[in-house]
Amino acid sequence: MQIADKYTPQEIEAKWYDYWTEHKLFHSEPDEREPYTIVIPPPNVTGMLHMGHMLNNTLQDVLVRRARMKGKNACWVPGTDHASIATEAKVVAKLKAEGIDKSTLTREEFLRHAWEWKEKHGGIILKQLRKLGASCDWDRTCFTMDDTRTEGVIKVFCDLYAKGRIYRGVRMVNWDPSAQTALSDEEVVYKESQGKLYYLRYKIEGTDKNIIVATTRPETILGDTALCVNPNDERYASLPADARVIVPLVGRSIPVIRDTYVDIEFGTGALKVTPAHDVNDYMLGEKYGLETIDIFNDDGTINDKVGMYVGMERFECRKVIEKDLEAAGLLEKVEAYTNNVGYSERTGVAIEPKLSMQWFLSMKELAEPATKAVMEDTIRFVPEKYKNTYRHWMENIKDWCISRQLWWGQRIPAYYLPKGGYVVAETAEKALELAREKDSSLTAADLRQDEDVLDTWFSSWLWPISVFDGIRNPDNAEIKYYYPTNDLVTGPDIIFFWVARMIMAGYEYRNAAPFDHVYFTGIVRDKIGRKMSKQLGNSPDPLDLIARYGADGMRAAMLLSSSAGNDVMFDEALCEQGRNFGNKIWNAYRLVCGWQTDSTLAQSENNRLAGEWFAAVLDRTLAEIDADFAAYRISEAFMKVYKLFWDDFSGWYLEMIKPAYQAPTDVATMETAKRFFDMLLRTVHPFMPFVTEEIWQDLAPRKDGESIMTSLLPTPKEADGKLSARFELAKEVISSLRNIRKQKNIAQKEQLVMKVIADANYPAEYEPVIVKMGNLSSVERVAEKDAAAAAFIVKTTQYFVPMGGMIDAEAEIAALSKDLAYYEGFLASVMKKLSNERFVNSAPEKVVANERAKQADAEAKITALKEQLAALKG
RNA sequence: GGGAGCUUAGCUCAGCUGGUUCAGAGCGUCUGCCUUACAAGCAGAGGGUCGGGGGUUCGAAUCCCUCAGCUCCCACCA
Repeated sequence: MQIADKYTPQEIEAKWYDYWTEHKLFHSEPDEREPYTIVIPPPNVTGMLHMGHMLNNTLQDVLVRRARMKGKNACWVPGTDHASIATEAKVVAKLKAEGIDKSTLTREEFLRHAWEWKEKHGGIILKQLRKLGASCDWDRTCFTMDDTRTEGVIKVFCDLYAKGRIYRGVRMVNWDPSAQTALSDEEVVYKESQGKLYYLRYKIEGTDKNIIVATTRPETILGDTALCVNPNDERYASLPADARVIVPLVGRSIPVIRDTYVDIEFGTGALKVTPAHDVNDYMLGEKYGLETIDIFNDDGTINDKVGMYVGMERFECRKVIEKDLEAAGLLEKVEAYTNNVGYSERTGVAIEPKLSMQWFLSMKELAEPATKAVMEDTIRFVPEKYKNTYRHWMENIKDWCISRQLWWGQRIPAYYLPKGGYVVAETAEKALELAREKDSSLTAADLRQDEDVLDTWFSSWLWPISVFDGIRNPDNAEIKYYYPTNDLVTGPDIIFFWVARMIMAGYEYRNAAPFDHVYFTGIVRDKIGRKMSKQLGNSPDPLDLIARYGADGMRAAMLLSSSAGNDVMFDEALCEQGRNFGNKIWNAYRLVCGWQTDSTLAQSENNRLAGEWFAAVLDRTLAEIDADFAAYRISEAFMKVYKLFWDDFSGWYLEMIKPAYQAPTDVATMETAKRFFDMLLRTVHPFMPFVTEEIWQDLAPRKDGESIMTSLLPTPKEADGKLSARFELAKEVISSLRNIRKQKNIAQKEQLVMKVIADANYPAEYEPVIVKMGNLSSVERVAEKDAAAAAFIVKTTQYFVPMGGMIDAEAEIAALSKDLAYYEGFLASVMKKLSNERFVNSAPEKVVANERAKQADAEAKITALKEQLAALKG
């Protein structure tokens, strides 16, 4: 291969992705190896890729590729989520744009449109994921509403119903008037809103007096069925026990009830009670047997129950009622008021508390083993702080409203009998059998299936099981092999929606945790910390970034600043940095593969030392990277890889062994360099799969189908720490020489002479390296200081570079004096510690020994500095 | 209202059970270099009283208390 000057990711990435998929390298089948499994958090089937997906999937791919290269049978299952509300809303909007109103369609017609839309738009997101390099087993792609998953969901519903965990009942639920469905508590987001507090006059029946009531929702007076005051409120003590008031405008007479629920401090201490439209009022209604008047249609307009404002939209009605109250003299005053209003997570409209018949799943028993699993670290959360959040929610868990008044989703398998009552069964046939046990005259046509579908999360909570068909066939070989999965990578925003419920389902249906670890990512924000949003226009298109910087660059950007649980402050500069790293690897390879070898050449001592040193650095760093992964410090692991390649390998090792221009190198050095290169590429591969594959394929002859992604990661040996420490001294000498060149304006080309008073801290064994890297003509061992030389000290060793007359004695003296002052101060602080009896007695021996070593070093250094100063002063 | 977390260099963050010169990294900044792998680069430099105050300790960025600021989660008093 003729390798190009510049690294252009665009030219290589598609090629290798095709190569991997053509050779089925992502595909996994159960075998005798240890499995490593991740199930993808399924994105919405009609969604588009955003930066959050980039972060999430980069991390998953790093984990999967690394596990694969550790010799495990890695399986990353991809798929999509049918996202009932979001998708149905999109389809409704699309139909509307075409002039079709959903209400004119039958369920079957609508679903045909929806499936058409799904076929057209579904899966785009998975195609986009390929651009990122995601090594998903595409043969296993699942959809939460495909046949297998749907059968599983229905089976689970019937099972939980049979166990008495699922029940049906009228409850106050969160109603989304836009999607016209009930929502679970988790699907409601509360936001502070600027509203008004209206003070209304309720005339006390049979008197001229009024009770003033403060409310934020004056339109709900239509549904008022009582007025409530606190029995301890003296302002209302004189009211007769059977007092009644007249609802303003409506004219209805309602009782005044007394309950300590009412806060005396708030407003006027009087509360209007609307049991159909407020959770707390509902409870009061239950307690006092109040009438419930539901005043809204499902779409949030006023219904005809009261015969006023019929058909008017709820917020419009509020404005009109305000005016009418004012005109009728029933409005005492209006104040500005800030309160929390619940909005639908999906459609963004204000939630209407509404009384309706829904299906619920009782959660308490399910929660018990799931809570224990996390609290006892059977499932480990990374970072741990989410354990608290989790526990709190689990301990206060409420029943889950699982029915949705939608069509796009799994239809609830409950069948109603003509004369009341219902049966629950997996199929219509079975339902009929059950129904006939009650009434043998029934036929299939008599049964009417429940119109509602199940909450989307009722299918996703089974995901780690259902993707392996473990619900329908709980004893199949795949579920037994792949389950429990290993890692789950997801955002903390769906800890209740999804993570907690998967854990519950795991224990209920496999009697085991669905995964060992949950790695929580943060939110991707822009560089000034704002959430990415369409309105702000601060959300870059990930595909555009990939096109410009390459998938490897994009992945690096995600990895550079993303420790677990922390938000990512995304800056395009990070992509650039990632791409530059790719370019660095590319050019390092260009350098090495441009060298000629001469088989008659013996390996120089310099090159041998360089190899010995780098091998030690490599071993040490690989061990550190392993430790980082064990603790899920993925960002740090990547940073170590980055520095290993850029600084240690390219900056030091390659510079050390680089032959003179157009001169050949020896065979042993070349082989060592290539061996290091191979190891480095494999280490980098999980992070940056494309550029590493491209180079690895060129590094040595490869068979068709062979790939770096199925090679094994290098395993670190015990690193030689002493060797590294000695080499650090040599590096410092080299840095000091460079510094002298810089200060004295001496070009790198110009050779220097170095003199050294060689003591024990002189890294004599690395002299060949110092000579080469410092571009020295010679090193002279001397006993005397050279006053006419630029001098420096490393540890305790004194070095001199003769400069002729170019020495600025004043400046040198000033610099040395500054150093001397620092070390004298340092020594003083060490001595203070050592002369403190309590320190010497109570500190561990190791620490004391260390202080003594510091003392010796500082003293030696001070001596050396004083000698140099004396020499300069002549 | 309840709970959790955060505050370290200009920016983004490490700093694991208090003790190696522990005050770090990357990026950015500044200076000098188009040195035949890479200017998407090389070499060098500057930059922080670890949010404020108090305490424990021989010793505190690290443990405790307190104040301030920020973030998130839960609850939902109309």
